[in-house]
Amino acid sequence: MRYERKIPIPIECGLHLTKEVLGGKWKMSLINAIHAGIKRPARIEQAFPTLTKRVLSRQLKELEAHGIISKEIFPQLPPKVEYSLTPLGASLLPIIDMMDNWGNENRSFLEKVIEETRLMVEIGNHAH
Amino acid sequence: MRYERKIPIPIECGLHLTKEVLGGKWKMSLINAIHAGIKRPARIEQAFPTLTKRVLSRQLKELEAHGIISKEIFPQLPPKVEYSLTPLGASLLPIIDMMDNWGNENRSFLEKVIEETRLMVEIGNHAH
DNA sequence: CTGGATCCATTGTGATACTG
DNA sequence: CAGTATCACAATGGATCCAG
Repeated sequence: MRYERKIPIPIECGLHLTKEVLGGKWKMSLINAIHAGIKRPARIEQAFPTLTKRVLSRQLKELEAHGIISKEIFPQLPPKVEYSLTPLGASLLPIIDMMDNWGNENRSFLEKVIEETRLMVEIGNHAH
Repeated sequence: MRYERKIPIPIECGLHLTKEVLGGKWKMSLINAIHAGIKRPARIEQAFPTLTKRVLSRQLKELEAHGIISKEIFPQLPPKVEYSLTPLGASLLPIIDMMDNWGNENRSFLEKVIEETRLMVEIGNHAH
């Protein structure tokens, strides 16, 4: 990711610690997928067609380094790898579920306002 | 923020809708602060010394556009503004609480692995 | 099949000066 | 006091090629 971070994370707050772990674009989806039994990189790629290999690799690597998932390497040719949730990773599932539910419960409203926000912000600036 | 987004959000999933709303660096902290009664921009600035005015303005504006907070303008000089949570915004509080708690419960471990991850990722690349 | 290397595009944030 | 304009840059993601 980076050799040395220039902008520090405000870790005084638990929120920012959790955000550092779950913040990547696909990390929560990856945790869900692994929990659902989609444990091998090739299968995860199939499950998320717009997720590229590079990003997948990096986010898995970070999740592993953060102690959220563990990696089992089968010494075969071709290589085989399986990821699993650690207990710490599993303890995130309730949070992820709540977020997924909240988004789904408010889907129609959110899709509308998110779309409107695109058109709003920084356009007013052009009409100065 | 931007005129037109080039990289689409995968909104098929509720997770990404929620992430779009809560994803900004300070948004969850802002929701907490407003809920705790810190409702005016100047006071929020005091509460978060490393949060700059520009970012504060933008994230408040987006939260408002997303229907999470509402803005009351008192026609005075100097101007006075107060933000409040909408019911939709208040419905996010349990999620934010869970994330805050999870981070605090695992603080010592997380601080360690987050720090280690900095040093690990992309350094192995230099030693190729 | 897994995953690193390289290069580039996009998005998000920090700093400052300024206006009403 | 609240908020925008402008600039610069950090952080993250995407595309492609390559190696074991």
